Amino acid sequence: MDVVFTERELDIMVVLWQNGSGTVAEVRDALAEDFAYTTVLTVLRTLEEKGFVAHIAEGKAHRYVPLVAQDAAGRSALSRVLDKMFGGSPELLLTQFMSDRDLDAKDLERLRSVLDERLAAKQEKGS
Amino acid sequence: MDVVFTERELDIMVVLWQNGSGTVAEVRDALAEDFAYTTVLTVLRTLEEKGFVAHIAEGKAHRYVPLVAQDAAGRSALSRVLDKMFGGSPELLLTQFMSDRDLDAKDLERLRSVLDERLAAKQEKGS
DNA sequence: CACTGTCTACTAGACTTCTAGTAGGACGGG
DNA sequence: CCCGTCCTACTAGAAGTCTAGTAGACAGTG
Repeated sequence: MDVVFTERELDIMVVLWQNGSGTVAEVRDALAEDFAYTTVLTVLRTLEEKGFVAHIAEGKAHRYVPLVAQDAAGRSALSRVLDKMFGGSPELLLTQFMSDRDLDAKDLERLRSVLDERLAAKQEKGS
Repeated sequence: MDVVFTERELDIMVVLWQNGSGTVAEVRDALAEDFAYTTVLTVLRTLEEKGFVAHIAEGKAHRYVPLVAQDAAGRSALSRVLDKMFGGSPELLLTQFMSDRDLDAKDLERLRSVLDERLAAKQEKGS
């Protein structure tokens, strides 16, 4: 499944993922930029139309909940970046990733332990 | 600098990055989907307008060259994915990254050596 | 009951993206 | 010198995105 959001849709999904759910007013408050109430509502409704969120009535308001998990969306986005920007090479991506943000030693070690764990699991299973 | 492409623009940038440059006809041939000549031309012209490519005359045709490097675009895209999809957590991204594509042991080891190198360089410099 | 505030539904306009048609310039072959 | 071919420039229309106004429902308060 391909999960693609427009810029604004993504802003709003981020809020929903962070808070688990949200009414229009809640989402609006959480957004960095200031939009009209109706703007936020419209974007939420297109997201619903696309099947990325659903709403349940809550008093007179609607509470919107994400139907696409953040990690699923992340997977999809990461895949696309890998293919298009890094020619499908994981090493290239990782190299870039590390040199980009100037991760400190602690971060790097944490990353390595994640990697080691993965590697151990892999070898246990016996390729 | 924020480098953002639309879907179609990105398709075309990928071709330019892969081949170094391209005329409209070359790009058109390299694209996976089939578009009218004029469609490809139009997208290239918007890319030029946005400052992402430039063209030089070549006979009667124009040769388009990318002004934005693939790794710069990758950096930008990766940054955005990290922030929005993984809440800015590199570990989360890496974990996802590895569990997603089912990288084999060899890939993992290569990734780890990249990481080790980075870590060594880091420690030498002394934090 | 009337007023006020909050909320959704409907509507709309500006802008962008995507696709492509048509016109016209340049060039090589006859 | 004319014709076909290849190419760009100009134009355009459909669809999608982004923003927001207006109307109307509803609920609480005096």
